[in-house]
Amino acid sequence: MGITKSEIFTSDQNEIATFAKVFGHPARVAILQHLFKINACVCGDLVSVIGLAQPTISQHLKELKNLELIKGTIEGTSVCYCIDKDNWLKMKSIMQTFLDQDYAESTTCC
Amino acid sequence: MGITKSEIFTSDQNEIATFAKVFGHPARVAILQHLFKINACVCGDLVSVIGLAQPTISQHLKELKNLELIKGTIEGTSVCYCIDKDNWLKMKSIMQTFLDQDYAESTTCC
DNA sequence: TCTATTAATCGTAATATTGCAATAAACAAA
DNA sequence: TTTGTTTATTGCAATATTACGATTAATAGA
Repeated sequence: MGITKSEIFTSDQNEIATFAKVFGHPARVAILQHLFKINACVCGDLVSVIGLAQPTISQHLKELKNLELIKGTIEGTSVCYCIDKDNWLKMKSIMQTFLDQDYAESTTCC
Repeated sequence: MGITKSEIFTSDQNEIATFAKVFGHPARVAILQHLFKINACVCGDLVSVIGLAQPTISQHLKELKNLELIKGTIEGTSVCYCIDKDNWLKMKSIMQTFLDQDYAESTTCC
């Protein structure tokens, strides 16, 4: 049905999935990598750097903004985007706990 | 169009997105958490633990198997699933490099 | 062999995602 | 005001994902 039954999962599981999902597209990975690399705020040049049409980039930026991983500041006619470092750290902590599950127990089976 | 233009991204970016995508559904997060928790191999009880129908669980398991994050061993009429720890570590290393980008540079802008 | 059990596959419906052309909105500068 | 620049939004087509009933395949045990 294309619809995820999120109500049967814990908020922890849904939160991990929500963050993971936004990283589940190479354009959003590329946007984040570029923002980290440039560091100084970046505006419309993301369109030329990434290589997708302007509305498509705008849509990906919106998804990253919805999770508050980036923030945009209006500067005249353009918008300056950068990583929201506080929220990045919060997200990182959640994802790292998930990735580090293998530390919790160490018995091997098959 | 629903089709990702993966050819315009680096293999690194595509790999990160591929792993992230498989974590982008709470059922697969829950399956992995359960496999880590039980540690001893788990078979069909995933269906009752997770709360989705058997074909749905089977489909999610298939996606996790495709990325070799889990492996299944046939035991009589049932299948014993567990984490593929070697590949989990490889995946973790890739994802952690992505998450730790914030360590690379530290200037703040907006 | 027949039956029960377990898991995979098929088929299908509902919904979500991706991408872009066209357009709108917001603003700076002439 | 008009023009140009930049970004967001709308609308739509193509494809992907999620979920499950029905079925199949494989095997264990009677």
